[in-house]
Amino acid sequence: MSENTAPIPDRYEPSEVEKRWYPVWEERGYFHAAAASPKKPFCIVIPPPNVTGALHMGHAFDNTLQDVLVRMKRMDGFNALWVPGTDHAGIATQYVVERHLAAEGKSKEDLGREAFVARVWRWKEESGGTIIRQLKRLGASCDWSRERFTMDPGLSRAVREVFVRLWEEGLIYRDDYIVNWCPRCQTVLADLEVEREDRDAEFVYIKYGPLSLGTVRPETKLGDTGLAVHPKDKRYAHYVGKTLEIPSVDGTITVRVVADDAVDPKFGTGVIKVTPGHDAVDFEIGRRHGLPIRTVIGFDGKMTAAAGRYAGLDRFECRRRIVDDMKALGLIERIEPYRHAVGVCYRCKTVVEPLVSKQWFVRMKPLAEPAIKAVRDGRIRIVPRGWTNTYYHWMENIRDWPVSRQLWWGHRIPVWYCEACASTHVSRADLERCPKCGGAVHQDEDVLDTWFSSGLWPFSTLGWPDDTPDLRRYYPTSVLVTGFDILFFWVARMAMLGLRFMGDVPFHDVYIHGLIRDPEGQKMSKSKGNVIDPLLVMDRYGTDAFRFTLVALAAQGRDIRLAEERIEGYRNFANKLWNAARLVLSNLDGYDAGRAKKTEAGLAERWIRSRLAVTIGAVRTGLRGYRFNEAASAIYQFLWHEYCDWYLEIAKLALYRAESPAQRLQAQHALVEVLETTLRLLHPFMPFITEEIWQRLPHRGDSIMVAPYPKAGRRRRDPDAERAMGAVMDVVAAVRAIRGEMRISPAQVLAAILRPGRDADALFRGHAALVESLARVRLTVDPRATRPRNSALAVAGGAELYVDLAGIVDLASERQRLEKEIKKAGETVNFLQAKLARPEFVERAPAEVVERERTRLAEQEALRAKLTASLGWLDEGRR
RNA sequence: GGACGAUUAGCUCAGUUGGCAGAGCGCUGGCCUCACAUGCCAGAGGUCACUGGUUCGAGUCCAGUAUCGUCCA
Repeated sequence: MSENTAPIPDRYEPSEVEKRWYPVWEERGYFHAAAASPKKPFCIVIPPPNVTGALHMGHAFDNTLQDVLVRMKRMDGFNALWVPGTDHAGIATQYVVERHLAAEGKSKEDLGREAFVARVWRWKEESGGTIIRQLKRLGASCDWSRERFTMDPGLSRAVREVFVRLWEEGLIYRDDYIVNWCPRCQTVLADLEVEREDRDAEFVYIKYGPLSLGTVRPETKLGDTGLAVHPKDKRYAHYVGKTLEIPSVDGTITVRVVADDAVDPKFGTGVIKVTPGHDAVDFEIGRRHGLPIRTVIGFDGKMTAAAGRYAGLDRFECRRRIVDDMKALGLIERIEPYRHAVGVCYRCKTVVEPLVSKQWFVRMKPLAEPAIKAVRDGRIRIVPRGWTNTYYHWMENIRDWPVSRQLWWGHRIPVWYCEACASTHVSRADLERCPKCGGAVHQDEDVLDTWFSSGLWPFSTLGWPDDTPDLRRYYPTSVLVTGFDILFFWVARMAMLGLRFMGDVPFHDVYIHGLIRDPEGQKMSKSKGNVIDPLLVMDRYGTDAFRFTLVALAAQGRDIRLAEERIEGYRNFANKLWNAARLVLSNLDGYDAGRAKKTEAGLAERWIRSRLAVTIGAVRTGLRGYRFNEAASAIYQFLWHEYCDWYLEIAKLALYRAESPAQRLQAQHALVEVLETTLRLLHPFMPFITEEIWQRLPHRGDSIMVAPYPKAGRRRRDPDAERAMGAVMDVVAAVRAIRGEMRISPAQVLAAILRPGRDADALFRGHAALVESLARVRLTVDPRATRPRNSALAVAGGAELYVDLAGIVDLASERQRLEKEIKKAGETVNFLQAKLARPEFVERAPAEVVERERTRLAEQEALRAKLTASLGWLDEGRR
């Protein structure tokens, strides 16, 4: 039955085991999903990591959660598909390769576009596979035969198809617009790609003709074409509509005064200068009032010819010079220190320059509406719920999406301009000549935003725009697992594009998890130097321990502070499991499952099976609701604190000192069956160690990966067994407590008398040996027993227990212990009496609640009486 | 300025319909008990941020306050 009969090492060695199993699973095709399978589909598409990237904590977390879901569903009889892949990460990848070139003293312009792109491809082929290998290391059960890359021919075709269709439907347009420009990356950035950073600046109050105003960007004064005041601001009403000639550092500038609601009359002097060419708000004001655009800063971040004698200066240098010059001319009133948020490039942190340029845009409103509705209708469920509001808010205030990027690496925009007739053509196929006049054409120089292609991911990876079996089988996908940081970048766009092009939602559920932070709650970042490398963690503690840590900490809607001690704790858990397995495996001689089934199970066996059923239910409930931590903790508690702490200790008795061969057989049966089931339950969380042990245990099937996931329905709860076993455990715990508090050595065997309550006589007589072994006592069960001299008293499991202390400890310590117990019972009695004394409670609370409290009160009163009597008895014994 | 979230044991955090406050780590005491010292047994430790309200009953629901955090402007 068991394949592996080699002796089992006494310490779990993760690296060796992990190395061994992953290739086996892969070679046997367990990761592969067949579209033709009749099973119900379950599909996840991976959030594609950056092809140039290396696995960081965020990836490890995100993918562990996905793997748990996929492995669980696969075992549970679903046709489970996890589609892997990477994206081409336009800016990031181009940036990396440019840096390599710079090291050789070259620029991308030296190579030219074609050679540069070829070089990026080469680099991608050489070092692009890193993260995929690392995902395998993590145990990810992706279907690698379906691995995709956003620049693959198929996915590129999808990109072009979408662009052309959006164009045909009037949802794509090209326009002059103010965009966020990164002078370093030489590309436009979407609003989302601009980060805010607080920086110190100077708020400069300048004389502005007859008026005065404050600004943090004096250099843009050269581009001013207007002044704006609030329409209700009486102070300046008489200026509105007038054109003023303002004396400035380089001659005069001409501005028109307009009234606009965007002005805050309480901020500064209540007057703002309007620079439509270099500020997003000013651009809007300019549009509303027809102000001209005057561009004084160029794409290189330097002042343009329009800046007169400042032309060619860097924009920040120009700011200093202009302030100096204005000071000299007496145009500066005062300068105040000012701290404000500046937009910087998310990639290189360069201060973004708002600039007007021609860009391609996707109209968002018509796409957003169906995507909002899909969430409102519940066709897309966002978990945890809290994120739906954020989603609505963003979607309802959505702005058009600038999709062109001034890069070379990416999907080139499929638009051709005719050099002869100046017509524009959007085309699925590359154009050589103008379809209108046959003249020469050239393609748009820009590429599309990377998110444009990853927005198609849930269907482009499955074969769209072709009508493939995969697409029919797996779309819509089941769930998307990702961090909230890309809710807008990615999730919202997939929802919009999926609904538009597939006519259906891209996924039914979106599970949004938190971020991994360092132990102080700081975001992990290379610049802070607080990153923990997941690969190192896996080396040190094992992949299973690492995965379990992530899952155990994955409480909904919360970030995770990851400290190494936690991982260590779960490594210990893995080791605990390993050693439990060693115990079981070394006691299987003579075991025969067939014969075991014919004998009747003992109380402990019924109990542990019942607890297993409860655990299975808890794990399934947890996973169904994406409460990963609850699922993980249910297994942890069961395996460690029930199976190991109690059942293994009980089973030893049956194994080593069985009263009958049947008893031994029963114990073996439960040991094996419960462990084997627990391993299957645990497999999605800890795939490697579970496989390794499972292979050594009696089992059915070739791999735990494809064995059935445990069902609670077939293993029912056994409340009688839980109650009876609970009583026995209480008695054992009571003896241990006496022993512990009185510092009696565990080696010392004590004499104890148990006086069972009604109906419990048979139970305790039947399991006296159990109590004797677990509590290390010699036990006499006698319903008519009276308390002997010099004994400690405990009330537990509905029984009274007298532990003989004669000659062992000073009775003073028993006295202390009793007083503590009496105090505790007394507090409970007082609390309950007060509660039951209030007529409102007795009258209005549900009868069962009142009854429960009455019973409790009676129990506690009885307990206190017994303890108090015992104390008196102790005093008497002294005299 | 707007929105959302957090505040529970020394630390990090669970706590799903309101009904006996939990875990892991740490701490204290005792144990090398034939699977495991990456372990076993026992124990200490809480005004559930604050103020009010709803309710027989509030960590949980409502309103407000304080502090911290995140996102958006």
